[in-house]
Amino acid sequence: MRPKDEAKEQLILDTALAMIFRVGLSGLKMSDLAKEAGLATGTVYIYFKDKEELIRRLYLYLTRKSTADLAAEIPAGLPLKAKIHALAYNYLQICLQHPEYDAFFEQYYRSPYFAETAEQLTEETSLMQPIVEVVLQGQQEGIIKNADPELLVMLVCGMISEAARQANYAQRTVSEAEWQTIFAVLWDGVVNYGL
Amino acid sequence: MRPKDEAKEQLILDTALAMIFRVGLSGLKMSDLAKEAGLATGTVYIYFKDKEELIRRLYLYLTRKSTADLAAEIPAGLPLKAKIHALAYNYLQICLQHPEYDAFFEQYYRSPYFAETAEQLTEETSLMQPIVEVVLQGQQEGIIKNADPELLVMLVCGMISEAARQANYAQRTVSEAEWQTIFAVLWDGVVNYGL
Amino acid sequence: MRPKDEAKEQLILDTALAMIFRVGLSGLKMSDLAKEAGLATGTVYIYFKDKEELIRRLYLYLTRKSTADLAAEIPAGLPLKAKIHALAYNYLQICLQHPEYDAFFEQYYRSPYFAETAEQLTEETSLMQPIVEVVLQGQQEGIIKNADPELLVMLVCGMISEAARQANYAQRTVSEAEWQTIFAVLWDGVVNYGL
Amino acid sequence: MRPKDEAKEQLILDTALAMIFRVGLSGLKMSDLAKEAGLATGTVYIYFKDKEELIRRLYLYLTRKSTADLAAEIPAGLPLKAKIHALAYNYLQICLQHPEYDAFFEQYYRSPYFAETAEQLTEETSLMQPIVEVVLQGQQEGIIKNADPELLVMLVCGMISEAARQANYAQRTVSEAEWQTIFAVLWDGVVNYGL
DNA sequence: AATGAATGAGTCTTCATTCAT
DNA sequence: AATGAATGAAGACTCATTCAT
Repeated sequence: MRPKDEAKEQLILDTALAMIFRVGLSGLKMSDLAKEAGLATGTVYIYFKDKEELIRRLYLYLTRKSTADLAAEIPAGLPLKAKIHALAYNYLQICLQHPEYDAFFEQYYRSPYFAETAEQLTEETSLMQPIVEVVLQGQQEGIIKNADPELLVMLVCGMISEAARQANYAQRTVSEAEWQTIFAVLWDGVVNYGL
Repeated sequence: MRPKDEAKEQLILDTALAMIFRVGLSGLKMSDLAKEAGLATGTVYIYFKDKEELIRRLYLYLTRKSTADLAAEIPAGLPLKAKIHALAYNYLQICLQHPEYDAFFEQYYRSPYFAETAEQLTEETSLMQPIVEVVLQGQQEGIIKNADPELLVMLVCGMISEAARQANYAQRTVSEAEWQTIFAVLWDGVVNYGL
Repeated sequence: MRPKDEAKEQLILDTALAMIFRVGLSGLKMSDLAKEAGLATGTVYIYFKDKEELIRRLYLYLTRKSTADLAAEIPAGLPLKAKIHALAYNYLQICLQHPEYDAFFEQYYRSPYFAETAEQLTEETSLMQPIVEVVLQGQQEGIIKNADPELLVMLVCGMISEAARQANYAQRTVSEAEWQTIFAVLWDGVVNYGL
Repeated sequence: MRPKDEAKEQLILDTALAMIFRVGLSGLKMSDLAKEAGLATGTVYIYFKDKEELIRRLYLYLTRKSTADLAAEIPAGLPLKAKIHALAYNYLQICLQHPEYDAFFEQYYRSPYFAETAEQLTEETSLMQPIVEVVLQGQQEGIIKNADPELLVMLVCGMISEAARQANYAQRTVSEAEWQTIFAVLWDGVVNYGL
C-alpha cells in the first residue's frame, strides 16, 4: 500500500491556493480542486476532513509561510535606513510575487470559515514582530517618529500592499521609479522631522 | 419592467449591503435577503433580473455614494495643508463609519461577479479625481513631492484604509492621538523635503 | 402563489411508506421518493427539513394511525369472548392489510433514526391501552388468567403478528381454518383453565 | 482464493454481527468492520467477495447456528409436556441471550440483500423440523390440538420471541413469574381442551 | 406588482471496492 | 496474504430562479 503521501497534502494546499486566486474562495469546488490536482475527489477527503478544514489549514500554512518569507530576509548589520529599505522592498516583492496570499487572506477574513481563535490571533501578531523591533531601534536612535511602532508599521504596510495590489489588479509590476517614490514617502513619513 | 416603487429598490440594495457585511458575498442568499427586507423572494426578481445584476447595481451604487461622500466635503478656500487634512480625515471617517463599503469592495473584486468593464473602470478612476486635483495644486505650489499624483494618493489611501480596517477588525475606533500620528506620517511622506 | 399544500405532505409520507416497504428504509433515496411522488427533489425539503425528520414524522404518523385503526373497532356491548374475538380478528386484518406498518416499525427500531424519546414511548404504550382494558375486565370476571395484562396482550399480539408476517412473506393470506386455529390457541391460552 | 486462516473468516463474521446489532445493517461500513476486527479494509475482501457475500454468509452461518443451538438441547426421553417446556425455555433463552440474531434476521429479510432462493428456504424450514416432530408426537398422543403443526409452532415461537424482544428492547430479562405465565399460555393454547 | 411554493442543476461528502506496495 | 491509500459513483441537501395564483 502507498504510504499517506506528505507531498500530496502540500499539492492539495498549493492547488487550492492557486484556484482560489483564480475563481475566488466561494468559487472553489472540491471536485474541481481534485481534478486540477490530478486526484480523485475522495482522495482530498483523506487528507482533509472537509472543505472547512482544508481552508483553515491553508490559512495556517500561509500565515506561517509569509512569516518565514519575511523573517528570512532580515538584514543584520546594516544601518537603519538601509535595513528598512531592505525590509520594505522585500515586503513589496512578496506582495507582488504572491498576490494569491493577499487574495486568500482578504477573502478568508470575510468568509464564514473565519472564526478567529486566540491561537490564530497570536500567531498573526508575531508576523510583524521582527519589523516592529527595527522600528523600536530607530526610535531609540531618535531617527524615527516617537509613536506606536505597531501603528507605524501598519501604515507603511498599508502603503506598500496597496501599491502592490493596484499593480496586480492592473497586471503590471512596480517600476523602479515608482519604488523610489514609495520609499521616499514611507521614509519621510516615518522619520522624525520634528527636530 | 420599470419598478413602481423606487424606495423598494433602495431597500433591497441597503439590506443586501448590510447582509454582505455580516455573512459575506457568497453567504448572501436571495431568499434570506428577501425575508430580511420584508419581501417575498419573487419580489426581488422584479427589481433585479438576477443576483448578478443585484450585485453589479450595488457596486455602482456604492461607487457613486463614496464619491459623493468624499466630494461633498471638499473644502474650497482652505490652505493646502488644511485641505489635505480635511480630505484625509474625511476619508478615515468614511472608512470607519462604513466598514460595509470596504467589505463589499474587497469581496466584489475577488468574486466571479467582477468582470472589469471599461465603463466601470472609468467611473472608478473619477472617484479619486477631486483628490488628485488637490495634489496637483500642491505640486505646482512646490509643496508636494514631484511624483505621479495617483501614486501619492494611492499610498495615502492605503495608509488610511489599512488603519481603519485594523480598527474595524478589532472593533475599536481610531483615537485622536492615533490620528495625529497618521496625519504626521502622511503629510511628511507627501511633502517635498528634498528642497 | 400556491399555498403550502397539506395534502402534499401526506402524499410524501404515504409514498415514503410504500417505498420503504419495497426497498427498505436504507434503500429509500430522497430523489427517488420525490420522483415517485411526482415532485422535484427540493420540494420534499420544503415539507421536511431532512431525511431524518421525514422518517421521524412517518413514525409518529404511523403510530397514531395504528392506534386509531385499532381503537375505531372496539365493539362495545358484546360478551367478552366475542369482544376479544373481534379485537384479535381486527388486529390480524390490520397486520395482513398493512404489512408496510410492520415493515416500517421493524426497520425503524433498528435504524440510526431511532433515538427513543420519552414522548414517543408514552405514545406507544397507549396504543395497547384499550385492549389491556378488555383483559382487565376479563380478569375481574374470573375468565381470564390472573397475570400481567400487558404480558398477556403481548403474547397474543406476538402470535397474531407472527402469523400475519409469515403469511405476508409467503404472499399468502390467512385462511378461515387457520384463523380458527389461531383463535383457539389464543383463547385457550388466555382463559383461566386453572379453576 | 481459499482463505488460509479459517479463524479470520470467523472473526469477520462475528465482528460484523456485533456491529450490525449496534449500528444496523445499513450502518455497517466495510472499513469500520475491518478496523474493529483489527484488519485492513482490503483483507476483508480476501475472505469475502463483497459486502453482499459477507451478509449472505453471515445469514447462512446464523441460520445454522440457531438450528444447532436449538437441536443440541432436544431432550430425548422426557414426557411430552416436559419436552415442550424444555424446548420453549431453551428458545426463550436463545432469544434473550442472542438479541443480535433476531436483530440481524429482521433487518436481513427487509434488506436488498435478501433475495429468497430455494436453497435458503429449504434450509430455514428444516430449522423448525425437530420441534414440529415433537408436536406431531403430541397430536398422535391426542394431547395437542389437531391443527397444522407448523402453524402451532409458529404461534408459540411468535409468543416467545415477542416476549424476548420486548424484554431486550427494555434492557430487561424475563422473570421467573413471567416465564410461568408464558408457558401457561402456550401450553393451554396448544393443548387439546376440546375433549 | 406581489407572493412564496416549486423546481432541479449543482455541491459536498460518503463508502464499497480496487490496487500498488 | 496483507495493507490502507486511492478511486469515483452515488446520494443528501442547497439555493438561484421560475411561475401559478
